Amino acid sequence: MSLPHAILTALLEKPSSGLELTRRFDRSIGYFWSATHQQIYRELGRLEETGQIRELPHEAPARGRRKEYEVLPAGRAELAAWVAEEHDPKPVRDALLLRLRAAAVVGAAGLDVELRRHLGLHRAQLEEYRQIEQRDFPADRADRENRLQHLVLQAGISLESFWVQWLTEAAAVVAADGGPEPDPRPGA
Amino acid sequence: MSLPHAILTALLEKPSSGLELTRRFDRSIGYFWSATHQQIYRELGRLEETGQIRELPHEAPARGRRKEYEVLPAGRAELAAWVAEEHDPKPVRDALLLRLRAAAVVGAAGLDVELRRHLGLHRAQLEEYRQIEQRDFPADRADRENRLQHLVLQAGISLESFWVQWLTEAAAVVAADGGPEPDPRPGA
DNA sequence: CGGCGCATGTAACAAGTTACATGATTTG
DNA sequence: CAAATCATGTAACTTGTTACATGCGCCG
Repeated sequence: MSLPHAILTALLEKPSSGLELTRRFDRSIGYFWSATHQQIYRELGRLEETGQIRELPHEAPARGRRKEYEVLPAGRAELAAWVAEEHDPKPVRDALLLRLRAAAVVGAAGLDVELRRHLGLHRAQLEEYRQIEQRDFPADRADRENRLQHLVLQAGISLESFWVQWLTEAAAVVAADGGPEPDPRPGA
Repeated sequence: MSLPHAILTALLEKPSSGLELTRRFDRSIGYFWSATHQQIYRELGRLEETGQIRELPHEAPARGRRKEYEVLPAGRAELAAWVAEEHDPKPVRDALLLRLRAAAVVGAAGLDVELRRHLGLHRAQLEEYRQIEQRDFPADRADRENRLQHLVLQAGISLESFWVQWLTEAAAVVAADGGPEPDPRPGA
């Protein structure tokens, strides 16, 4: 269960309101741990209840309805402990791979379009990551926080590169024989 | 929602009982779509209710409590339709990447052990995939079903290779400075 | 015939998703 | 002040997880 820890990390990087967190979970943190605003508000409630975060008194107190949160020592301790815990990697669960396996049985009709569409999406994501890399990790100011964050970004880049490469290959294979599939029950 | 389609695919490859399916979801299909026996029985019930599969009359009818299922035409049609549908790839959600990002804030104490442990797990998985490849895709008997299944396995191999490579790099970086982390609240 | 393992399930819960609700603030 | 939008939140549902329950057959 990682959502609370994702939120703690985000709040340590910068104290935020629920909506600001939601926005950051659409980029940045969200690139490897996505969450909707409903999840975030629910979890903020729990984290406050259990004394891991607290609401900040407002800097501009007059106009008041945004609630900014900051991490308390208990929250930081919990996060540090979680970083060192044993957690087995979750088994891969990818619908596209499943669809390819299904296509081996019922035919790949229509799948080539999807493969090319996914190829486009992954190309775009890869391009975005590369721009972030150029912007945020330019030469080698390699302080330790920076090096770790760069590692994470590099994982994203490698993963997207893999998909681009694999989808290119897969699209070629499916195009070669995808159209006329052998349906053993043609009338069904 | 892909579990029913995973089950339909498995049953088309070979009619099976709930327990047999469970076993196949621990290898084979399970390499990219895992499921527990509770999920499987629940879903088998639904698929039977909606007329996509049916129970087979037993071949060895005397000793009778295993229920074997086969796919009906409606199920095959549903699966073929699903293969061609548009489904956006699910955003990456990886706890280890999140932990690295957290480590950038609270320190990487203890994380090096985890990185090396994961490295071992991924090395083992990669080795297993390579053996399957040698066993099931030897020279080039490239009928169409075979080529698609090989593509899926190659995806698995590439993904595990990526992790092995990335974890090696990550372990090196974390080992270089992981020990003495800068905790801004040392007493917490 | 008593215990072990097989096979199928139920129940309770946790996490994630989708749709909707409410109040406050700005803007025309 | 009406409408749009911002910000927070509820409710209902689906999917996935964990723990337990039941009946059967085999084996010592």
